[in-house]
Amino acid sequence: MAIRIYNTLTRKKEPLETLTPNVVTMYVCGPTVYNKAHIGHAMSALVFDILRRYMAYRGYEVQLAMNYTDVDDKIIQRANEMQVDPFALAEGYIEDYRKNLADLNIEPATYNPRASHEIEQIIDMVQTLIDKGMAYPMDGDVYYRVRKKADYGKLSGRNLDDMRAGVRKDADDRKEDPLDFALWKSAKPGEPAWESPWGKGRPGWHIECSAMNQHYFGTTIDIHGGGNDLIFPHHENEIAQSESYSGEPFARYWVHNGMLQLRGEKMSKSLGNIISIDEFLQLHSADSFRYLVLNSAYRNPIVFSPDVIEQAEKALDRLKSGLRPALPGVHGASDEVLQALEAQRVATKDGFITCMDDDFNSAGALGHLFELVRLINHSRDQNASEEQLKPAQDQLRELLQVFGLMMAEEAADQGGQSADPFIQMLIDLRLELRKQRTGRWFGARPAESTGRDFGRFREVLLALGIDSDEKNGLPAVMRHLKF
RNA sequence: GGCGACGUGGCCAAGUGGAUAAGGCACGGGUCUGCAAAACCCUGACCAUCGGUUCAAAUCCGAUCGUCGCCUCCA
Repeated sequence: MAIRIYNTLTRKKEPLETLTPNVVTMYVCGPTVYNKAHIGHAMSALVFDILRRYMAYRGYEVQLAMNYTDVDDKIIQRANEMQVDPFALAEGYIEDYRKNLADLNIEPATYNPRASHEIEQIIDMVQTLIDKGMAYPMDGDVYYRVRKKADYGKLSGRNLDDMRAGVRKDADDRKEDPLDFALWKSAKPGEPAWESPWGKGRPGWHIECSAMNQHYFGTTIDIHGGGNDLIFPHHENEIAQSESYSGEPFARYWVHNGMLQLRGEKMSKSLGNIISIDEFLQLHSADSFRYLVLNSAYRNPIVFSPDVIEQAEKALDRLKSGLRPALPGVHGASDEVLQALEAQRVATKDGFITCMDDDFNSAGALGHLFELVRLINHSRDQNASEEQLKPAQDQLRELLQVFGLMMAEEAADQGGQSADPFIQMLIDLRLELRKQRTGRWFGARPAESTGRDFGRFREVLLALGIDSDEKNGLPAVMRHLKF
């Protein structure tokens, strides 16, 4: 039995066959660091974290590269607006993102390349593409010659003639074809720039990923991932560049996650419907977001709303209930009960693997986990002892860990009655304030509407002398609270 | 306009040709005998609409309606 993965390139599920047995090389497009990351970024990062953890569970050594685009028009623009150095700006957001990923329990990538560290490789690739006639310099810029690649469009299912009609009117007429894209951009005075055979400049967006792949993994990688909004033009262009450069296939499997939506729309700056990861984590647990991702197919969109998060939190409580200890003073369950529990343990593990092997069907796999939870709880109810519960609970914990849910590591709730009275009071207060919250807390003006009740809660904390400095995250006491 | 995805019980969501359509949340009933919570047990859908293929369709094909994404920076 092998893992089957949906490959955007072939539009089919295919068995995972890696270049090197038991090793997966995977590259995932990371963020352009010109702003705080939002929960759409989190969804993508979570999807690939789940894939990665599962492949590791199935015995693969996963080598993951996730890049930071730290040289980019938007970064330069933002830095100019803020009167700061663009590299310092990027550095700050990289640090923020690292922390976001850690808070979300996402395992660090094996490599975190940055565009600005790959200039040598980039220049080499661009020059090679020029030498091969696949690219041409033009006034300090270098463009890729789209018409020269016979199969350009194979990933996104487009052909060049169909796209012509859609090209913007203000397209740069210096280009041979309006669809030719920049590999290298000449720099204006004051912009970050590197010396190159074509003058001072900086890399285009697409080339950096090709260069980083080449640098870390060589000509061909197993899996290339990213959001499905990157299919065109970004990934299409990566394929064009890399394959023209090496003459070899670039990535064997293209994996794309669906978009996170707010009110049924994709989150985007222009719509003003952004929730940052920080904002989310102020109100909710990392596990709740992970559950949201697990509970739907990674290729489909997720519509984010207070409802679904609330449901996720409840569902997590239920999963957690399976890890509770045996009832006090029990004498043990009947053989019948124990046999059923063991049968479910095995069925759940098998079902989990069957689902996940089928293109990472985490929602289906979750269903099997809940079935195990029910049997564990049932057995506990039937007087199963701690020892009798243990194999099933260990199994549950193992699979929760594969999913990356932090609850698996947290100590089992000791019968649900151990909370410090002071903490309990805070929990009650917090819940009360949340109930009073009215209307939608997300929306066009997140900065003003988000976490108003949380703000009031913080006032109380401050009055009690508890520091909840938002920059440094929540103080330890807050971690006990359910948000 | 071009390319693509999706539409399953009140909500979220698996299942993509065949035996009773997973699971979670919410609701209702019960174990419960002060109340409440937890846990346990029980309870609900013929799968957007129409037509077709087939011995057999939520699952394949076509049309219609609806939602969303990409085609410009985007996870």
